[in-house]
This record gives sequence, C-alpha cells and structure tokens, in this order.
Amino acid sequence: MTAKTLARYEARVRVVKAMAHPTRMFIVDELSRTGERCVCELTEMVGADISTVSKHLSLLKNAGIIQDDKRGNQVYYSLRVPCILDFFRCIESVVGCNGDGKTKCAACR
Amino acid sequence: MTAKTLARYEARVRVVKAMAHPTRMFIVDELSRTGERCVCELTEMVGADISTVSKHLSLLKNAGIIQDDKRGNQVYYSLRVPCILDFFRCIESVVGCNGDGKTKCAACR
DNA sequence: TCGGTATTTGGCTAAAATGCCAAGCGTTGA
DNA sequence: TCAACGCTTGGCATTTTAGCCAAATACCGA
Repeated sequence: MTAKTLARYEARVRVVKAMAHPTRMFIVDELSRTGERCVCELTEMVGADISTVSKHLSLLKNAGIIQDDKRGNQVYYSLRVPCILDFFRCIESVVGCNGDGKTKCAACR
Repeated sequence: MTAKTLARYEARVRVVKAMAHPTRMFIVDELSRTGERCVCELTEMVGADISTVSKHLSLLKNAGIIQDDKRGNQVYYSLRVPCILDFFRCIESVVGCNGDGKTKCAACR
C-alpha cells in the first residue's frame, strides 16, 4: 500500500470514524430529519452530559459532516453535506443483508 | 432515545466501526476488486504483522462484512455482502464534498 | 510420523476514545 | 454592571482499540 493510497483511506476513515458512535449517528439522523437543532435540544434527546454532547458535535464538525450557526446564545447544528444521508442507506443495507442470497437487500441488487 | 432506537444505532455502529480503520478499509476495497485473497497475500499488501492482519480479518468477519473459505492450509477471504461496495461511494462523496455548494459531488444531487 | 507452512489466539503494552465534573467564555436580560 | 443561560474546553479516570511477539493449531508433503 503506497503512502498515497494510505492517505486516501485515512481521509475516508476520518468520516467513517465520526459516524462510528451511537450518539453521533443519532445526531446525524436527527439533523437529517429536522434540519437543525441546538445543543440543548440534542442533549435532552441523547440523555448524556451536555459537555459530552458538545464534544460529539465538535467531532462531527471537524469531520466535515455538520456545521454550526451561532444565534444569540445558542448554537444550531445542521448537516453540511446532504450526501451523508446515503450513508445510512448503505449501512442499513449491510445490517439487513445476511448474505444468504435469499434475504431482500436494497443494495444487493 | 428509546432502547429500541439505541439498539438500531448500535447495530449500524458495529458495521461502521469495522470499516473505521485504514487497513480494514483497504482489505474490503481489495476484496471488492479481486474477489478473494488469502491471509498471506493481504498481509504482504498491508505490510503489517500477519497476526495483526488476521485480527483485522476476524473483526470484519464478525461484523458480517467478509466470509472465509479454508482451502488446504490457506484461508481465503471474500466479501459476504456486495452492498458494502456502496459504502465506499457514500464515503467518497462526503470526503470529496466540501459543502460549499460549488464542488461536484456525486451524492449531492 | 515429522518438519514446514499458514493462520489464529493469548498476552502485554501503548495509544485512542468516552464521559463526567469543573472551570472558562460569550450573550442576554435585569 | 451582573447574574443567568448556553456552550465549549481542560482535566482525569476508565474502557476500547491496535499491534507486536510468542505459543498453539491445522494441514500438507515427504
């Protein structure tokens, strides 16, 4: 594996890792359905400490998946790249595809 | 977030986490292009200890992404779910989409 | 049966990820 | 001006992940 090839995989991994947590996945899913949410709303939905949620949001933002918009003393987050929505379809396909060749699986043709 | 909702995200996370490593992502990509590879072939391509690669393969297998086929004293691995291929397209879309509304991005419409 | 090859597993150390509390900061409204 | 609110950041303990070596296991050919 060349350095260049490795770099390409590392770029992908940054995005994938950002999604590799139940709370963060929930947040992205929630933002995809409601457009935007402030930190306190997400915190209540998630049920964790607000500092924890804030760090999850920061991580998603650094990965380029969400963006923030400060309004008053609140910060609203929303998806930065609509394409991230396809991500869930992809994952769900794998989750629901048991590979036996019989089960219906959207992505398995 | 209900227990049921959490469970759904955790199922997704298991798949996503399995892909969240450069070596494992490379392996899946390689298998998608060549059909199957034995452990020693992948080990040489990756350039890590064979035990390390073996553990990565075990992890991918447990996530339901790849399957193994023992033949002689070698073990050949291949993709178990073809739908995992869409995964790369999705990620690549996010990686290549800077969200400025100008850049071309397959998934961003 | 024995040595050699291919792979997995156990053990261990180092690094990264999580989550809470406490402290810091900017904004709003008295 | 100041107290309250919303959020972020620093610090710290705990858990998870990664990767190497060594040992164990499985199979092949002589």
